[in-house]
Amino acid sequence: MPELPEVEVTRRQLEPLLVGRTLSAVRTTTASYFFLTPPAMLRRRLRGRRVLALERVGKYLIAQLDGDERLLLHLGMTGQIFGAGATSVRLLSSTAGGALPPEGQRRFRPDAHTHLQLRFADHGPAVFFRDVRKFGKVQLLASGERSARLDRLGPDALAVRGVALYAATRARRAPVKTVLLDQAVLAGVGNIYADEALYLAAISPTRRANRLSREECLRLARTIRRVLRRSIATGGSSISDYVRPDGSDGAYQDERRAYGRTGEPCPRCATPIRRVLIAARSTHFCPKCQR
DNA sequence: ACCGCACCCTGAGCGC
DNA sequence: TGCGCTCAGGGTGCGG
Repeated sequence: MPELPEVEVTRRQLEPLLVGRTLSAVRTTTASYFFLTPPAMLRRRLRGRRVLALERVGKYLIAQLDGDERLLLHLGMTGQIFGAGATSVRLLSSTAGGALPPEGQRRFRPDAHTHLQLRFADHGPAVFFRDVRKFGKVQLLASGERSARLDRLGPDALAVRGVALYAATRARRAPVKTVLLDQAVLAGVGNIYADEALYLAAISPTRRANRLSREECLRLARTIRRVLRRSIATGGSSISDYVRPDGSDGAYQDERRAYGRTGEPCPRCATPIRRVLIAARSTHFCPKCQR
């Protein structure tokens, strides 16, 4: 997915499309793994609700509704949230043979992967949530209802402090990459930005977390904040499915140093970037200048 | 408490 | 063309 930068870019673009508007008809697909709240209940309880604010915590979006309810959204791996009128080939299921519909017929039409359609009382643009793999999540929290998923999250990665990272890693013998992916340690870093931050901080992803020095943790925390901020500024990474709510691609994929660059020369020392598996996730790094 | 792994689901790309 | 395999920005739940 969508990691913190993509979720934050989504939040910023979605905010004016949601906040202040009142939901009318809500359509869903049928019950699945995707719906933490049963779809029939979602349809019933969302109708007439007004959106007061749109927030982000880690990789979660939280729409504050009137009546003190909250709608949790998570994009999973292939989630896309966008407004009616967005056009992008990423929003179309490729047909057998991969032929694209002709220009002019590429306007999005809700398909079998469009699990949530939000329509509004003002009859303005609808908002869609599409997710091919259904690893995304939707949940409606009643007034005062706690969410174990949110309660588990560590500090937001945009604000992570080096001293906190140092403290959190002391008892962790797992590779530092594994610990960066742990949302209880810091919320928002995923596979791309873990690799990118470790590359930029020149720390090997295979290092045992508890072997990092205090100075390395400070450097790593700074680098994490910097790479996330930079990605947000460029609109996030559009690598396979991610699109912004207006349908446009982000641009951070063009600035990647390590992720997905197996075999290409390291930008610092020209050694070929290596790919290994850590925590069953593909991990890209320079074996020479990351120590 | 921590660690690694299987699993949730669908589609694309590859070699044969 | 078709089949079988591997891979993919995530997270949970399990047993060791």
